[in-house]
Amino acid sequence: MYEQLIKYIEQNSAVHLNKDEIEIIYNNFIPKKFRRRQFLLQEGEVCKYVAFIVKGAMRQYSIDEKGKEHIVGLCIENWWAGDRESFTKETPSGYFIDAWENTDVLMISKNNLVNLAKSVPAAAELSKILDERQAIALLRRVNSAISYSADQRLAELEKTYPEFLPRFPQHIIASYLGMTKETLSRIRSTGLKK
Amino acid sequence: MYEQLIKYIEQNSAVHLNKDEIEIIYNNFIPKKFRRRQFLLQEGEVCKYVAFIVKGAMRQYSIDEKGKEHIVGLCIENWWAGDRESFTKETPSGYFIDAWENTDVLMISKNNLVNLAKSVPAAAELSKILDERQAIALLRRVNSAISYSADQRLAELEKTYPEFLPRFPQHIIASYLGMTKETLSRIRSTGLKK
DNA sequence: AAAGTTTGTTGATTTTTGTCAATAAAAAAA
DNA sequence: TTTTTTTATTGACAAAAATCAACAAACTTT
Repeated sequence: MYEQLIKYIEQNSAVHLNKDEIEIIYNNFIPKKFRRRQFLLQEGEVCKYVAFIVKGAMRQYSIDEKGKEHIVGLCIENWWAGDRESFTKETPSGYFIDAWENTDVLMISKNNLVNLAKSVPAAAELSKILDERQAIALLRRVNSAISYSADQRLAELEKTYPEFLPRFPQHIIASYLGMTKETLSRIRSTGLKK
Repeated sequence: MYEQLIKYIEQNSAVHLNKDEIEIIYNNFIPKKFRRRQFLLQEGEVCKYVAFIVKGAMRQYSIDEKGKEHIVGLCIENWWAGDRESFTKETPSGYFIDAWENTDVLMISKNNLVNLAKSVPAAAELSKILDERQAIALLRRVNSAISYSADQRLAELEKTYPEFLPRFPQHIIASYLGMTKETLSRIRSTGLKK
């Protein structure tokens, strides 16, 4: 499990880790298995951990007054799951995060992450890079959501994250794209317009 | 001009700046005035500077194949303008950024920002905090865009950034919310539904 | 002041998307 | 295996929002 995380950190921070640093990483991350539908986080809780997904798939969603789920994020291998806002501010989250497939993760608490960032420069670097990337990806998604029609949003997803499509059922993908499963189904059968 | 930036950095990083640090900040930021409609960035260019807005208002938008503008971001005093993706990766931007009002800014280049982060810890800290905040704000906006109806999105904006509403005309606000100016006008006159 | 531009509203109509319902195939559980 | 649950499709209809168009008020600019 850990080798995958080490490799991920080295590749994404472009820094080589020495033995001591690897040791520190081993000591700060907790391995955990989530069964399908098991929660990493529920609405109202403070997000205590961010989780590196070694294997599997998770989803982050809100539930509205009518009980409808709205998928705000999907993640699979080599992504991070967690509610950044709740984790950072230590405030109750507005989101649920659960395992869509049986999922193996390596989790780290806020305190441990702060310590890690102090003792392993690559980790601090990585944290910064991830924040940047997330901000970039989210701005693109906002642009897509406010500018494009349903079929254009699907086309964008197929281009940006094709790996999501076979991993999640259509009603999840539809929600992620901000449309109903029926609309997604119709778009797919019609074939994409320009 | 600079005092406002100094104050901003101290307040947002919760660190007091000494004279040397203040001196460094003076030396790394370039003051500039943008007249209404003048561009900070145009599509296809690499974003060379991020700009701290001392006074005024700017907007960031994309233009689609039909020539329609889609506002992805608005900013006023004590906000930062710039295309994070283009600035970070040094790739051509897909966005325009221009001044909506005559605007005074303090700009910093990527090299200078890297230097500044090295010599002024508060600046590095601030940069991290801003990335975090942006990621948080954008996730909320994605959630809003995919989950809520037009009137709910307006209600959310009125709650989150009420200062935007008197600063920009309705067609700009409408675009920011992902709806047409006509729809926004009707929502406003009807009064908000639950 | 006159002319032009920008902004905001309203109405009529069309398009897009959502809702509700029925159904069937596929997958998971018993 | 049979039964139940999940997933996907399709049709009829309703609702939301976009489009097109006309118009007027509020500005700039000349």
